[in-house]
Amino acid sequence: MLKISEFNHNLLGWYQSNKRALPWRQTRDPYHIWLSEVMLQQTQVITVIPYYEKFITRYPDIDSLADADEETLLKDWEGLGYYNRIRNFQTAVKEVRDSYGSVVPDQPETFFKLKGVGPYIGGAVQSIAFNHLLAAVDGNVLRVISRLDADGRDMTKASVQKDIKHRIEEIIPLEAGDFNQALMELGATICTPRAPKCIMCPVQENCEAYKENIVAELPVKKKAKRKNELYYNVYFIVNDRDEVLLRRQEGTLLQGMYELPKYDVDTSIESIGEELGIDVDASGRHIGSGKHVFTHQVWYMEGYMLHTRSTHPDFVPLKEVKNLPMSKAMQKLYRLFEIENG
DNA sequence: CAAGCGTGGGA
DNA sequence: TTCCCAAGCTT
Repeated sequence: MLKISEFNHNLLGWYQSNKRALPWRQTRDPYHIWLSEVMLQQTQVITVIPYYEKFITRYPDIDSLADADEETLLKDWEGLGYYNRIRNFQTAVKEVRDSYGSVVPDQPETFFKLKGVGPYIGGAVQSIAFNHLLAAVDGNVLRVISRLDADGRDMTKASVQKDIKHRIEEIIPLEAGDFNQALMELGATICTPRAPKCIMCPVQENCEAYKENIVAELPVKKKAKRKNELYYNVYFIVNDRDEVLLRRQEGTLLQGMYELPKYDVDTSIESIGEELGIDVDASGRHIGSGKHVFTHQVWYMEGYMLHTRSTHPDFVPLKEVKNLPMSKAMQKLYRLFEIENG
């Protein structure tokens, strides 16, 4: 990047006259800014807005979120994905309440130790809320910088991202928060992955890739590997009291979200009844199928309805199911059940 | 370091 | 249909 001061001036000038009126730009509350950054992780602005509004209404401050019931938080987060984000955020917020008097730390080295705070969120919050001269390197910034510098390195590598963060911090101006947001906004609206609008770019003169006519070749990223395909049978096990068997998902994927019992397709109904300790119909009634795509997996699900007279602690009244956090994958199957049941 | 982690939208 | 990508972090 040539002529740093001119570059900064042009970028910041463009940002001031083009920035979008996003809800989290209407506040100076570090907690609100932090919340928005957690939500924006790997999630588009348009998706985040309604969740952000809901959360600042229901959890307006550190204490209200720290005190919230985890299952209620998950329900409010339902549909946003990457559910560990909200769990980690609450862990961090409790730490702020208990160790820092419910005041978000304004010292970077303290803030960076909190759960869920990585290089991006740390830099973003500390620059926007407290004017620290730290970079906030997200996917937008990596793309913008790779083009400005005609940098052909693999942008998925942590070492490259770290290097770019340091290089930005060498030139970052006193208006660090605005500078970081300007770079991101440029990437989101002008320097886009496909069909970038170079003709509208405020820093076109500083762009090495534009000069060399290789904008379309950048950034270079290692290809994602193919997704695993998994096949499940999903069971709606109902009893005589209008209750359905639900359980909380274990493991790391969708941890804590409610799910209908699901089993590998070759698992017999007999062994399922045995595992759950209940008597079920010998054969289920097929009521439909569903597919759901995750980042690293694809689920193909077949839904079956079973009836039992047995008792089990995990039966939930049908009327209460809507109050429980459930992934989109399972909602697709649950909808089949609702259609079947009327 | 590579892999795992949700969901939705666009080309 | 398929692939990429989105204000990334944890393990």
